[in-house]
Amino acid sequence: MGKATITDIAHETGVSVTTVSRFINGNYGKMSAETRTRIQTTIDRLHYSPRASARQMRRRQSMIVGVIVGDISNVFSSLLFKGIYNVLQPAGYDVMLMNSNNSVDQERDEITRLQSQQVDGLIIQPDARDFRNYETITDSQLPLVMVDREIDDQPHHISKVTSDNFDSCFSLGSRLLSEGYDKVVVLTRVMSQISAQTIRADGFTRAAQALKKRAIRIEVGDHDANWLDDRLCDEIGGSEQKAGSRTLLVSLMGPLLFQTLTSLKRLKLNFPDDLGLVSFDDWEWSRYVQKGIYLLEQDPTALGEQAASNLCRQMEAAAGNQDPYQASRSLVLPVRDVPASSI
Amino acid sequence: MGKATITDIAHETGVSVTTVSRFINGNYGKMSAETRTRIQTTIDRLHYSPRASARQMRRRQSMIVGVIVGDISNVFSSLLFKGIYNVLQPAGYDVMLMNSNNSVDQERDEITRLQSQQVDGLIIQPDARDFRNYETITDSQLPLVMVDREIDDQPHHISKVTSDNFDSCFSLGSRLLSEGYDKVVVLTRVMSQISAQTIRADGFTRAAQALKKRAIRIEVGDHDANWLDDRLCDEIGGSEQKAGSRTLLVSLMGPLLFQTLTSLKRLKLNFPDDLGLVSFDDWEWSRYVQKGIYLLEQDPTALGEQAASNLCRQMEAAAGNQDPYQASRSLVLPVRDVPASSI
DNA sequence: TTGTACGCGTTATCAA
DNA sequence: TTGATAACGCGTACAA
Repeated sequence: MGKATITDIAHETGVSVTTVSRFINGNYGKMSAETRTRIQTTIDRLHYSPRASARQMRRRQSMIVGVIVGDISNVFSSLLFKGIYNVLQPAGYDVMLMNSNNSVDQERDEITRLQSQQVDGLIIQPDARDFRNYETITDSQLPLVMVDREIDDQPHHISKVTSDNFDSCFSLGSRLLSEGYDKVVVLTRVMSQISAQTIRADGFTRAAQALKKRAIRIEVGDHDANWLDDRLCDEIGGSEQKAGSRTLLVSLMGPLLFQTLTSLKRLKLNFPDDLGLVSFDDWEWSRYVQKGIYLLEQDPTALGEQAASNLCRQMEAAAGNQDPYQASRSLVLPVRDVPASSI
Repeated sequence: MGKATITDIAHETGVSVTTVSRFINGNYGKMSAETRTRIQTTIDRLHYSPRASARQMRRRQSMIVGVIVGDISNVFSSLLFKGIYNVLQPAGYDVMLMNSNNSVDQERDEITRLQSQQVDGLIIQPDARDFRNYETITDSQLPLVMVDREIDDQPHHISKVTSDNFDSCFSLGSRLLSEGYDKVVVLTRVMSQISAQTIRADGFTRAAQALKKRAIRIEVGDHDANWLDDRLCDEIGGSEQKAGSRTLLVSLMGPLLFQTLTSLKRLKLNFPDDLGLVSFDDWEWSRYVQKGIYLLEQDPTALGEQAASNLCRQMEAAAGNQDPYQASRSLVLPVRDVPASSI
C-alpha cells in the first residue's frame, strides 16, 4: 500500500504520531534506540513515505524551486539546468522545470503555475522586455534570480547572473579589428524579445565604431540554406574579392556556427585566409569542428550554479522571515577568450 | 500579500468558501454572473492563487509528473524532456525533472523524493539493470513509463518506449558489410549500467557474424585524445594499409562522433575513401559536419511525446480507480537511415 | 521520553 | 443558486 499514513505507522508500532513525526524529521534527540528501530521497521514494511503536500501545509515551505528556461532543446538551457540542479538537489530542493519556448505568454502562464505550487524560489531566463511581467513575483517577496538575459528596468536589488557579454565582445572585437580587419559582420538568431546576442552584437559594433570601421549585423531567421549563402556573398564578397578581404565574421550562437560553416564551404571561403571567424560558444564541441576559429566561451553550468547558490541564500533569508532581496547579489561571469591558434 | 486564502476571498466578497471554490474550479453552472465577477475582482485585488498542496490533500492527486533522465547535459535527454513537456504541460501537469547522473544510487534517492511528492506518474530513463529497483513504484500502482533503455526482466505489462536500435543497426550493418567492407569497428561510450549503445553494438556485431566478418568493439572511456588515435591506428591501420582498407567505423553516440573525426584527421584517414563511417545521431547537427557519413537518426522528442501520452492514459485509468498498467503500451520508434550520399 | 489535540487551505457532501 | 461542515496527513504547542 502506498497509502500508509503517519497514523498507521504509529498504531502499527505502538507509539504516538508525535514520535513517528520526530523520527521522520530526524529529531532522535529524545527517543530510545529501540523505538527508533521499531519505527523504521514498520515504515519499511508498510512502504510508508510522508506526503510532501501535507508537510508543506504545516511548514509553509515547499522545498520546491521553479526554473523557467527559454528553450530546453538549446544546449545552453540544459547546461544551465544542470548547474542549478547540482546545487539545489544536494540542498534538499526539488526542481520543477518549465520551458517557455521563448514565449512571453507561455512564460506568464508558467509563473502562475509555479506560484500555485508555492515554490520557495524561482530562477528565470527571462523572455519579457519589461520587469513589469515579473512584479507578481516580487510583490509576494518570492526569492528570485534572473539569468542570462538582461532586463532594462530590473530593480538593482533583484539578483541577476549573466555572462560578460558586452566587454568580452568589445575587447576581442577591438583587438582583432585593430590587427587588420576592415569590417565586422555579425550573425545573430534572436528567438526571444530579449537576448544576450543583442548585447554581444553591440560589443562588436561599438568596437568597430571606435576604430571607424564598418559593422554589419545579419539576423538569420528561419530562411533556407541559400539565404545565408547569398547574404554572406553580398557582404564578404565572392571569390574574386577574396584576396583583399579583411572581413571578420562573427557567429553569436552555437547552432549558428554550423550553419555558417556550411555556407562558407559552399562559397569556397576559407578561414583564416579569406576571412576571420569568431564564434560564441556554450560548450566544447565547436573546438572539434575545425581549426582557426576564435572562440568566446561562456560556462552555462557555472552560471546555473551561481544562480542557484544565490537563490539558496535568498531562501534562507525568507525562511527566517527576512527580506530575501537583501540577500540578493548580482554577478557577471567571465567569458573565456580562446585564441584561434590554440585549438 | 501572497498569503490570501480562499477564506479571505470569501469574506471579502461576502460569499461562502464553497462558492469561491466552485468559481476557482470553473463550476459556474449554478452561479449568478454577478457573484462571478465580484469574486474575480476580489481575487485580482488580493492576488490570490490557490495552494496546490492544499488542493492535493483533498483531491488525492498532485498533477505533477516526475521525470528522471540519465544526463541532462546530453542532447538526447534535453530533447526527450522537450517532447515530454510538449504533451504534459498542455494537459495540465507540472513536471519535476531529476538528473540521475547515470548513478543507480542517485536514481534510487530521486525515486523516493518523487514518491514523497506524490507524483501522479513517472517517466524514467533507467539506470539499473534489474527491475527490482523499480518495484517500489509498481508496488504502489504508480503510472510508469520506461524510456530509451531496456531492462531484461521488466514485466511486459509495464510500458516501455524505445528506439529501433537493434534492427536498424543490424540492417545497416548487413547492407554495408555485404557491399564490400571487411570488418566493422564499433565505438561506444557507455556511462550507465545499461545503455542503448550496447544493443546497437550487438546489431552490428550480429550482422558481421552472419556474414562471417570481423567485429571489434572499442569502449572509449575518459582516456586522453591519443588513446583513441592509437586504438584506431591498431584496428584500421596506418597510412600504409589505407589503400586496401575495407573497414567500417561506427560511432554509437553523438559526442563520440566529434572525437572520432578529430582522431581520423590526425591519423590522416579520409572517408569514404579510406574507410566507411557510420554515426548514430540524436539530432541534426552532425549533418553539418562533413559529407560522406552514414547516419542513423533517432528522434528523442518523439520518444518523449509518445512516453508522455502513454503516461497520460495510465494516469487517467488510475484516476478512475482502474489498474494503470492495463493502459500501458510498449512502443518501438523507427530509426531513420540516412545514406551518406544524401547529406 | 511520549501523547493529545488543533490548525494548515482546500474540496466534497449534504442541506437549504 | 448558495452555505455549513467534515475530512485530507502532518507538525507542534502543550500536557503528562
